[in-house]
Amino acid sequence: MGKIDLNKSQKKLSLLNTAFELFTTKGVNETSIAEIAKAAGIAKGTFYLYFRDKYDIRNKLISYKAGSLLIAAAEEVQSKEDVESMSLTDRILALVDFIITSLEEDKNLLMFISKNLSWGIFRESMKDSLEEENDEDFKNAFYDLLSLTEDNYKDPEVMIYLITEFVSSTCYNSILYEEPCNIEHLKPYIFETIRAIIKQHEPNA
Amino acid sequence: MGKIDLNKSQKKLSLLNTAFELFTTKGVNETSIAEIAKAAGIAKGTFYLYFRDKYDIRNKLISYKAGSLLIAAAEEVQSKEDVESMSLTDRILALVDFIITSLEEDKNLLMFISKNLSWGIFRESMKDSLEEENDEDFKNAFYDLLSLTEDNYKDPEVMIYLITEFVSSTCYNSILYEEPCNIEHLKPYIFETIRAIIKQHEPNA
Amino acid sequence: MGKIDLNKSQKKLSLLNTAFELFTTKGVNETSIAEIAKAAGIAKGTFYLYFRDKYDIRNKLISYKAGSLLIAAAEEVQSKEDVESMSLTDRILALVDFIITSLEEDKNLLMFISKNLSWGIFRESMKDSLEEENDEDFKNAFYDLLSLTEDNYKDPEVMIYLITEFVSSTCYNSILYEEPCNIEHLKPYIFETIRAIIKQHEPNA
Amino acid sequence: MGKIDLNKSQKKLSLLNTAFELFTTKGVNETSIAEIAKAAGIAKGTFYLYFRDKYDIRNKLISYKAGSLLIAAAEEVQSKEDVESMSLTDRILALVDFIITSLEEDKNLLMFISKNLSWGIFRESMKDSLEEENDEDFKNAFYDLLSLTEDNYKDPEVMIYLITEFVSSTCYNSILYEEPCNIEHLKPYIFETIRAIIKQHEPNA
DNA sequence: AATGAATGAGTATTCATTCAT
DNA sequence: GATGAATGAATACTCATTCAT
Repeated sequence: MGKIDLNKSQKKLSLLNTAFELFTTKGVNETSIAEIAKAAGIAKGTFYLYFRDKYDIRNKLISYKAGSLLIAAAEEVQSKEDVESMSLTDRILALVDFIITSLEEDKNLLMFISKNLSWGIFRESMKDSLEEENDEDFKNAFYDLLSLTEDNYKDPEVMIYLITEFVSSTCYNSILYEEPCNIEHLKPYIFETIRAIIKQHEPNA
Repeated sequence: MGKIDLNKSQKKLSLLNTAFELFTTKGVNETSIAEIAKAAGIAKGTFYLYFRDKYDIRNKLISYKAGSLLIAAAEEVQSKEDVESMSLTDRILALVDFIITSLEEDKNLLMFISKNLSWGIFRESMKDSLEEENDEDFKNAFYDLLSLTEDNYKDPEVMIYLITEFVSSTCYNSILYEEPCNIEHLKPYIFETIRAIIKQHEPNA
Repeated sequence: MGKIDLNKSQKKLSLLNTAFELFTTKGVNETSIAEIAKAAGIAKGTFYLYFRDKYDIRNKLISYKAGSLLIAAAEEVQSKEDVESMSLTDRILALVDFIITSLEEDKNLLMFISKNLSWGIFRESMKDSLEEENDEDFKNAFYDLLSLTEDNYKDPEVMIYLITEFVSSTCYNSILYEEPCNIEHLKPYIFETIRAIIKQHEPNA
Repeated sequence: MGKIDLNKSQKKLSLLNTAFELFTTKGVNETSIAEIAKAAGIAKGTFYLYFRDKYDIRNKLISYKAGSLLIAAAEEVQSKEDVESMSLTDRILALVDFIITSLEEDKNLLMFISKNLSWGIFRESMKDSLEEENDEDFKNAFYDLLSLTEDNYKDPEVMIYLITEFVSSTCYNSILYEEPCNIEHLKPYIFETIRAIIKQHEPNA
């Protein structure tokens, strides 16, 4: 990667980081492209060299942030010494636990990806890949970790979908507003429900 | 209710219906107040006699539509002959079934309230009641039907929260885009998971 | 004055007082007729039964307030025991002193009539009299007190004009912002200058 | 100054001139930004690249016009052959005479800066300098001409304040409406009063 | 006389996008 | 690639005024 490419990447990253900062602080609707560009220290026109419009950068940001979180979670779980001996259920619960903890520690991130950590946004926003990463990369990292395909789970995609939607939608109010209860109180219910979901998909179910 | 009040109600209802039509057709961001007013056949300024701004009418609309759906579902279940003999689980499943079927038949409604059929929106948007209905009304209709309080369920509010979030978030992609599968395929998983959630809250669990 | 008339006067007075309050608090441009009416506790449409528009009430208010101040000042001076033995100069200085003191104590009033305590506003705003008072009333009260006409002063109207403009324009910044100095420091200069103006108009000058 | 800078100055000047024309013709309140932009031959949005709002351009205009007049007056007096031998009083009277004559010849200017040729507006509007000119420039030009500081006049700033306010407030009605008399008739009184003001501030007074 | 719902013209302001440099 | 001046469409919101009751 040459110097110019580096500069390009720097500008793009600067735009992404600045946009994330502004989107989480002021909201997407209330943030203008001029603001993003100014805060990123580049000219307004330059923005359009990297992104089509505000929604383009927003979508890239969501998949970038959500993907990063998933990959970090997967890596965390895979780095455990006893990962090989863990059951699929335990690996999923460890993954979810890591994600919930991460979102507790970064409420801006939670607010931003909140209910977007879902199937839909992956499908849409991943059409144009960010930094050569794409939908498949994420899916693969995820599936590989969980060895879903090997184990003949029934409707594994549906299972992942149900867990993803369940976790992301229930955590939002609990972490941000402690509604209807705080996340510590909610976690056992979430984990138990995940166990029940997985059980339905087990090969011998 | 005097003639003027009648006119007022008509205007307000006309605005709500027109706004719903436009919001679901074009999206909230892409709909201007001028458009709503024009389509409703009233002057632009008149809009502001009834709603503070676009987000005011949107929120009122969400709670109005979501509330109507819940109440309709509750009434439907309660009108069953054998409701008295149904277990709580069966009553909840009947309720969810009615809601899912309704959303299948009215995809605009689904798209609109989609992920907003949640705790947060009730709390916020119900502060100002619409047509004298308010938060408590909904909650009561709901709780009365389910007799939650009588049966010593553990954390009944958390249980409702988990079910609500789970159903609304998983139905969205399935009904609208058949992703990751169509709703008929998904329903058994949804019902089974709801059973598992309820089981965690049963008095003797 | 019958009951109905009394109500009329009350409404008008209420509007005037409310408008003064709002004009001095928020500024004339920033005050709407709806606000005035609401704060005065009457219906919007009723405003138009008493005043043509916002500028009508503003002008009536200026002349009403300025006139009241002048009359109060004249009465104060005339109530002095030794008024008969005071020279014209002394009477004018006493009058000015009373006015300056009043404006110091009511900065809202000063801000409102500020630079409007002038020839022009009397001419314009007095065309329609307020409560049957009119231009002539003020002028007469003023001239009678000062016995200007009797004493063969040269260009007495010009003299009053010069003093009026001089006092009102110089007091504004001094009282409100202590710029370029506070009013106590300025007063001797003002009085001395008034003496000089009067001297130019003395019969034997 | 590059080509773009030149264009910028031209646009700004064009806006200032157009705004002055409209403000004096129709009044500030009755002039919209759209009108100013259209009349200046630029797009509406471009206005906001140069001025914050209508009151920004109005204030810049007042100080610009008032400052220009003062500087022109100062230069005129200083260009007199015998300026060195003129007393301070004579120099001030020459200055005032030039200003009065200028305002007689440009009644729009008089109407616009009218009672604004005062301490307050200088303080406020000069905070942001126009074309690199600033408060100090004006004050210096003025004070240098009058050599006020050298001559140990008492409260020189107060003296300037009194004269400024006196002249600007008394000229307004006289020049525009010949009220209470025309300016030729008024001038001797104005000059004599200025003499009296100066005398109070003389070192040996 | 009094009301206040309804009007719709009017205006400020924003902002995505373009393009000459 | 990078810039940022210029654009002008788009839109929210206000408010004086009217008029049926």
